[in-house]
Amino acid sequence: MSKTPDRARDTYHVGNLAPQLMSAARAMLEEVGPVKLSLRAVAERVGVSPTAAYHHYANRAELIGHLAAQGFNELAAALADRNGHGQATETLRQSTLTYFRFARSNPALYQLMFGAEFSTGEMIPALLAARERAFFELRSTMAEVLQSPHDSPEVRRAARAAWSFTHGLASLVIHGVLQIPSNVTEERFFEGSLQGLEYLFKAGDGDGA
Amino acid sequence: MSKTPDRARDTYHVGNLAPQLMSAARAMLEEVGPVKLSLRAVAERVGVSPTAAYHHYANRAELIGHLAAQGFNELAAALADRNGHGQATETLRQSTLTYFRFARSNPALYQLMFGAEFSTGEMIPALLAARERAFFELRSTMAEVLQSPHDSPEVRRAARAAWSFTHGLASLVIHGVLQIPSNVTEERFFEGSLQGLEYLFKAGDGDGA
DNA sequence: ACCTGAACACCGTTCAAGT
DNA sequence: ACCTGAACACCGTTCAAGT
Repeated sequence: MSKTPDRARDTYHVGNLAPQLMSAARAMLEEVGPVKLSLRAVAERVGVSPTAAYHHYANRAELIGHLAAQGFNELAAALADRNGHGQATETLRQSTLTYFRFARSNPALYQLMFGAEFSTGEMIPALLAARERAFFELRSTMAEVLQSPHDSPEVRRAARAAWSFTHGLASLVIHGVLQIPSNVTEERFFEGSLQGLEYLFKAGDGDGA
Repeated sequence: MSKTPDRARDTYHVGNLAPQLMSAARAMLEEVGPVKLSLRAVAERVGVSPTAAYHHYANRAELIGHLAAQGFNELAAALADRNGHGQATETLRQSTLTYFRFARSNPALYQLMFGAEFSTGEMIPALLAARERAFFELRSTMAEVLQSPHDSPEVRRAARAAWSFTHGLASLVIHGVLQIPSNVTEERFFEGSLQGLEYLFKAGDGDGA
């Protein structure tokens, strides 16, 4: 009876504050966007003073850094659980589509993951590691598609290319530069964009280059 | 003698404050980045009170909105002055490389142009118009490459695809996700990435799809 | 060990003035 | 018409406390 308070009331400290701050931040992120997400507001949401957050995260950058790391870990997990058997084209299409869908499902998180909030070189190790994990999955997929070693130049370039294309498309859609017409599904839009690449390559074949 | 002061001294107002604020903002943008660029600091740089800026721009969003518009106009101009004669592959390569170089030459401006600072739908008309101009040039290039009408679905998809790929690559490099090795030129890096796409398409051809 | 309150520097923005 | 000064609300961050 004395250990667990029978009803919620103002407690001096909450206990596992760090994860609570994270989930509050995660929720607010999609509400207010990556730029306006403030440490003070996150603390207030949890019902704690702003300074309390500083006992768990060094500063705002570290807090949102962990948020972004969470995003990359989820992305890596999504890319990892592909079913490896299938034709090369199918594997490629499925993986990039998974990526595209992840970005569209978490637009603010995705913007944070690749946003300008993190000045180059000012990223926490957890974020860098998570990003590497996501990139590793992408390269594994490309190795599978090309049937080449994970470290070969071909696979490296293919991963770079696939990532650029998919990230670019996702960014432009999230940012509102490109709009998916209401009568077109996410999947068809994505495939139309892939076809655009084909057109360009065919045009290149035809001119004698 | 009375019209033009013989030496610079504290004048009550400066005259053409708007363009001065813009160029100060442009300079500071690449110094502090798109997130930390503040209206107050810009005003101070010009030597004017923060409130003075509000007589020329409605708020910070409008100020940086014009900055981003400037960026899109410069990008459009860079894409426009291509020499139209040449093989399709060459035209495509040159245009996308021009795009890539523009982004790399103005990293903070580029991040601002596509950044999360502008919540969807909160963009000034000048910015939307400038962005359309840039996109128009890209589509013109694709129409030339594909030898198809500017409004055809093929050209639309190709422009979307080319833009996604180039924007994605530029973003990842600027953000530091991808690093160009010091012994590799910008151009070779770009071409290596293009080759990555080819590998993937060839793999697709080979599997009987 | 974990949290609070007061304080500082900075920011965007507004409003009543000044020239 | 164009600019300033004081003020407000918000922010990140620090420091001296409290339990």
